[in-house]
Amino acid sequence: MRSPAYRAIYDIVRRIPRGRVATYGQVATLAGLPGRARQVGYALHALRDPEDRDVPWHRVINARGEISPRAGAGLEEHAQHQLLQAEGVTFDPHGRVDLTRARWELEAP
DNA sequence: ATGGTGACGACGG
DNA sequence: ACCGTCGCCACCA
Repeated sequence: MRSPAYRAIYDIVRRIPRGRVATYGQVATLAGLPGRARQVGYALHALRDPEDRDVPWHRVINARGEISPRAGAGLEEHAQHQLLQAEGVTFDPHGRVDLTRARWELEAP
């Protein structure tokens, strides 16, 4: 079932604008769950319902600026890379995003 | 219950 | 910059 924590996480992710990215830890903190970055990964992994179509899960990457490796075949990683590139996010030769440039900063609440 | 796992992250070497 | 370790905690078998 969908817990309040998951809803809080999705609400934050929905605010990340096109062409910008946020880290798991950043989303966790903004969602009121400081130190629980892993839970953000779980919440995004659980995104499968139609009502979650508006959650831009691909804009969440890890603190090193990389697309986090999933278990199993990495098809989703590839999709995430493409979606981000399509919105203008650039990757260096190591597949990393320059967070100092592309990181989303929360505006005034 | 309970132990293993993992879309993470800070830290130390 | 690159590992390994440890803390974290919801999920699941």
